[in-house]
Amino acid sequence: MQPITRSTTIRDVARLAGVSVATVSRVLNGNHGVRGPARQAVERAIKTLNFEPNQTARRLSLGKTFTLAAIAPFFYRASSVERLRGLESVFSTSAYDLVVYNVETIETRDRYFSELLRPDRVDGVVVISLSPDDAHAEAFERSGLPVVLVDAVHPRLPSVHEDSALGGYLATRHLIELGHRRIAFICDELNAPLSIIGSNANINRLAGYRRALSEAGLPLDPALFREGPHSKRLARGLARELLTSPNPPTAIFAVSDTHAMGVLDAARDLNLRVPGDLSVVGYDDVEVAEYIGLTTINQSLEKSGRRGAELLLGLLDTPVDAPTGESVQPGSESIEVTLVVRGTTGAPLQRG
Amino acid sequence: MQPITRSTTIRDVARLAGVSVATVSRVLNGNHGVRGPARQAVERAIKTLNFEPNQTARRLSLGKTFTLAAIAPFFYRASSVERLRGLESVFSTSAYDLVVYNVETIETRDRYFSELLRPDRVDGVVVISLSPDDAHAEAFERSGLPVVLVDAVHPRLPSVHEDSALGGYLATRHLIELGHRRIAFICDELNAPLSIIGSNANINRLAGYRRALSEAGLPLDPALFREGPHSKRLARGLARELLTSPNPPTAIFAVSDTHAMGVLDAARDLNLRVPGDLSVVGYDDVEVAEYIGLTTINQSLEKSGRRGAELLLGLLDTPVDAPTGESVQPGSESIEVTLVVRGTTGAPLQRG
DNA sequence: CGGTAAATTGTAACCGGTTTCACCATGCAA
DNA sequence: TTGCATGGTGAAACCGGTTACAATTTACCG
Repeated sequence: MQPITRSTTIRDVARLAGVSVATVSRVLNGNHGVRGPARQAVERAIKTLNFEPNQTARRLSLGKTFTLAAIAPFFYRASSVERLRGLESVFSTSAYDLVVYNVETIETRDRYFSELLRPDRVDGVVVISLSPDDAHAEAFERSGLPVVLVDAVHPRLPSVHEDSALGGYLATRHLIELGHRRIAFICDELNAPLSIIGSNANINRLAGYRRALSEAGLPLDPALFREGPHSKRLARGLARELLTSPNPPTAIFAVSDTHAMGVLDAARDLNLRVPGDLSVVGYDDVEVAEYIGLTTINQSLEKSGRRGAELLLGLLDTPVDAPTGESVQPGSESIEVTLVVRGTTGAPLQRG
Repeated sequence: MQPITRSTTIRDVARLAGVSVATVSRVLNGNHGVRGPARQAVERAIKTLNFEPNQTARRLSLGKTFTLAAIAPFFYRASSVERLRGLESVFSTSAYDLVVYNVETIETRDRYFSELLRPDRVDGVVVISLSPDDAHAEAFERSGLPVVLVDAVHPRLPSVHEDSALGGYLATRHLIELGHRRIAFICDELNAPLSIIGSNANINRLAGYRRALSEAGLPLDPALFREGPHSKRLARGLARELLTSPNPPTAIFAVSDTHAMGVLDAARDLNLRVPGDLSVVGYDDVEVAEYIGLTTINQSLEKSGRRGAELLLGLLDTPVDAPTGESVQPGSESIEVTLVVRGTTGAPLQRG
């Protein structure tokens, strides 16, 4: 049984135009070595037959897939979607298709890292918010595929990442400048299995927090440090612990807006006024942050996606097999972060 | 100049196993017609060479792309992302890759609709929150590609959509049952150019609103109807108009949570207590809704994506060229909607 | 106008799988 | 033992493009 409609091929065009397939192919690919009459005949035939070259066949013969992969915890981290948006805006103007691979667990991450990284699957990969370990990085390099990390770093791979230490520093300094002296820090669990997923942003933000404190000559009080899963509800519990302790903080810097919302919940539970009794700073500047008036750190997530995409396209133009044998610089870059002051921060009230 | 690493092909495997490529291919595809010894030799060779068949070549010879497309206004409508999540969860367990095409304008929509709908590009398409017109629908059918609409409908195409009329009805009836008599309705601009993008959910929700009113014997007051762009800020203005009118509503049903947040802003501006002075119902149950305690309609967005994906996979198994000539039923289905009562609705205060 | 270089064009061999069809080796009945 | 059905196997033809290489034409020179 034959297919009802056989799609028109380059040979049909060649026949109609009275030339060889090679000539048609040359016209299709903008090759200059085709003279007027032949070129016109081919163009007319293409138009007549409404011919469009078969992508799959092109891919096979060119040995390229014209496909790029984005691997990310898209739904586990709201920020991934914003970054994806940046990727998409760049790739949609290129010849590449964007295939998304969502990672929810370490198993899926590892599966994608090993299954996808074959030149016959994709031409390049953007990894978002997932930190590859050394074994992964080596596998990436062996595959010969261009890989760009976004919101993650590895010494041997190009990346785009926000300067998390700076973000942590800016948030903390803001609170210090307002007059706060006891500033708590709430972050994701630093050693949880899930922290393998996710970049080491937490650690860097913590580093920024510490630097700001030490610059101001403030002590680092372990009693003001809490870690817990990326969840509003659990952050609420942590905040409650902090706020009901003997010597509570007057400000809390949360490592994400999600955490920060939990902190605000806790403050409401305890009838604390924000920012009078408690100042709160979040991180990410997700959409809700503006609505609830949360002071936070903006990382221009979309921009990071865009830059990552641009970096990858750059790598695609300059293939790995550099004739000199000198490997190209990984070329990491960082995206600026800015403090967005809204209504949840203010000077601490003087206590009795 | 030759490529540094030629990937291993099926012929390498055949040579090592001492069989023909046909036999290797049969083993790869689980064909039963290969006897013990040959089969084992092939399996050993595959393992030894760490062979993985080239996807592109398979695609070409099978005439399938193993790729599905999702076309949606991903970033213009937050709900698309939730639905995408549903799609992804289904497709990730299938043999298909998911390529995303983001639509921001009518031009990109039309471009994707015409460029993508070729059998050599994808094997199937899910269209999210974009209503195709008759010309599009016809083009879809001509392409022979399975297409499933999610959050959109067309008489000649299979679809998964929420019962928007029911949602509108439930929201309104809830308010009526609480004792409200003057219930306003705020929705997207019904005739704006952008309404071509987007499904006709607004109209159906309005229909549900009307039905609930008429069932309760309440009049439909045009003074209580407002339309404006999908924007919190503009909804705030519309709500202010309503609330400062001579005979203001005691409740407002907004067609999206975004609109509802604008309404809440307006209430705060006017020092109206919610729900004492004003009850508010939204629509969508986006993530923030829970945080701000908004009563709203939940449409299980993710589920609609999942069902759409399942529908598409079903269509892929039963090719279009049905031998009987009897075309398969479009098979639309609707997803249940539920009312989620939170803190923004209550009985109206008795007025002096 | 002959001769050579340069530009066009066509033939056929790729890319790496799948699959038809012919062939050969069995197994079983006559 | 022959005859035939059965089923495993391989050679080669696909799928629909690109491109190396050879053949042909054209351009330009003395």
